[in-house]
Amino acid sequence: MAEKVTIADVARHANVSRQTVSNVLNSPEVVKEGTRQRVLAAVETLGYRVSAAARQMRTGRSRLLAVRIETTQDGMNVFDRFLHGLTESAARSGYRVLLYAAGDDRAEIATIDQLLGEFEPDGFVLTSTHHGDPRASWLAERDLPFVTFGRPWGAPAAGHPWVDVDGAAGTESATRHLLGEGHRRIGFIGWEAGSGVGDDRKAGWSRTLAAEGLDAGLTLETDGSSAQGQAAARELTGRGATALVCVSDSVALGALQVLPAVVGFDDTPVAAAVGLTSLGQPLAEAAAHCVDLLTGRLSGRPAAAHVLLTPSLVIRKEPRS
Amino acid sequence: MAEKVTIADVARHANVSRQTVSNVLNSPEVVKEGTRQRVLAAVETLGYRVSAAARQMRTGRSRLLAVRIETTQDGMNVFDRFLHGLTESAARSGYRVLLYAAGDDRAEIATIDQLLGEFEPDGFVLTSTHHGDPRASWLAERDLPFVTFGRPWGAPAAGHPWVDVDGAAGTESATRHLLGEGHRRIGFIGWEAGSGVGDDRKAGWSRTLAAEGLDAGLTLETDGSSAQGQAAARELTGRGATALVCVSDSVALGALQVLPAVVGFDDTPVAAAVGLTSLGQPLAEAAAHCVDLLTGRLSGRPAAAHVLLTPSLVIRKEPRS
DNA sequence: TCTAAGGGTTTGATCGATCTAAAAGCTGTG
DNA sequence: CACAGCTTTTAGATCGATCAAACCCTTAGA
Repeated sequence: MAEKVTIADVARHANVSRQTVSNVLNSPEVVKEGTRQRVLAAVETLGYRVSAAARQMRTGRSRLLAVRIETTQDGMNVFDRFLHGLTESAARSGYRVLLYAAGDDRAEIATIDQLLGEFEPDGFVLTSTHHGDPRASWLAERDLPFVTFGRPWGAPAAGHPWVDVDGAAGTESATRHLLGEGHRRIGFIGWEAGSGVGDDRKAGWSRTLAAEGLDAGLTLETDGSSAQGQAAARELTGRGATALVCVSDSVALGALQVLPAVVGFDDTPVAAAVGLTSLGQPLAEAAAHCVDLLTGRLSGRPAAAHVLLTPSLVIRKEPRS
Repeated sequence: MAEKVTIADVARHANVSRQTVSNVLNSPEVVKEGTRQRVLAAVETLGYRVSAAARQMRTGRSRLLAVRIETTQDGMNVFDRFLHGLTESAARSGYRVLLYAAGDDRAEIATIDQLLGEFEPDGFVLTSTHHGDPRASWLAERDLPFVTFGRPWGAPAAGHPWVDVDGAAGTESATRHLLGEGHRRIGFIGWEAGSGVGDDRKAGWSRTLAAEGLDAGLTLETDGSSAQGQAAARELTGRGATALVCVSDSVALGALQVLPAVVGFDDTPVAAAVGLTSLGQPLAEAAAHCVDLLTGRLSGRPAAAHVLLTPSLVIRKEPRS
């Protein structure tokens, strides 16, 4: 194990004081070019890296962003792609991602509280926002820096930064795609009403049909499983539907057993595997925006902004013979 | 934002010295019962939590485990479930999980090196081990604590702790299941030879057929995609196969378009969705063992142990009409 | 009675970086 | 040649915990 190199070692090696080394790294503009070079060279040859712990001690900043790792639900989740993007973007901005697990909102708040005392993350990223979400208000009350990936459903006036994907725009483009292929009786298989995300996705479908003067009554709610998706697809085709827009790939996969003109949501690996047309969320981009908003807030730039990204329709032919 | 509570605050409140508070938390046995209670009460009322940074400064231990977040490949990855288990198990042992991203082995080593200088993680968890893996040897040379999730393929004598799932045992049980259903011509769709994991899974199938005196020639290699899985299934059924064991759910999904008697590997959400029988890896358990081995090493307990877990066959009826 | 041996608790130093404040180096001007 | 007015560099103090060693007190043995 390499003996650790401290700022004092670098200072000695470059014949300057500790503080000058610190300045070279943190406020290069106050240091004379010559010394700067000399110090940088010393940093290089010694392989010096600032100790995050020591820095945190003094500055109170940990360069850590905390995120809860989602439990994979029944569905085919896309969270890992978001997390990957978050980790990469954070690294580019000099931050690292700290994970935590929590069963429900209360447990999550307790964990956040604990983390604040121990590791003091500089910011939090909340995912899966929902109606009456207590986490955002808890953080907001304490004036802690955070972003949500997901709109503040039911609290549109919430002043915190957020990033989300425009589900309605997605299903609108899916619906238009099916219209373009000549379909006129297009159904929608959703989740139970009440979830912000689900309602939003449904809205895009219905407003598009309404705009064309078509029937927006061919819709059913499910629990999100493929089985119920398949059942719903049977029912809806029975009622005349020739194409279906689905709230998720999971549901779409079930529907695909019934008819070919189906569009899913999330563009999961499954969609690619079975040749399902689906709406892809720009997750890496969303993650990058989360990091931007958060680090912006952290470096004192203006607050409260939000970003709404548009999913893109990935059109596939069903490969099934 | 709550003003932070330090150990000195607790000491003052309980009328003892800082060190006594520290002892109550770290070596309770040296403190008299009465004082212990008093200090704990003070800790409670003040809501004190040790500052990880300050502790790390002094002890050199960060209580952080670092893990690379995998890039979701073409396949339907299961990494997020492992990661979730890891986060939970780590928390139970008082550790947190720090994520990092890296494109290839060299980049990963560079990142680990950097992390060591900055955040000083106490241990590392390497995933996706493969032949000639330079990461394990790099860490081993420096005598840094780590575990791998995956055997040291090609270096069976490697002295580091590892956890893995017995792929061969899995495909063996899958093959026996198909034998039990009366199949005699059972094929195997794999990956290209050379990957430890793929070869292992194939071995379980072939040794089982060999033990029964049956033909183990019905096998093809693919790139792991559903499309190639489907093509391979066509070819193999053409050569007389009536059932197929597959190296992954992705491949199995393709095969499922050709014939019903298919077993996949990983028990991904897709398998559940389409009613595919599949081998489930005990990921939460694997993660827990990783944490155990690592924290064991960290607290000075004996080194080098390993754990081989058995996957379980999840039998499903194909729901397709 | 005096000393030794511990149990229980406290004091001072320390980890490595950054903050603050002030010293030292320049430059140009009167 | 001194000095104001900069620029550049430096010397302590500090963040919050733990280590090492000292200290106090009580009890036991000589």
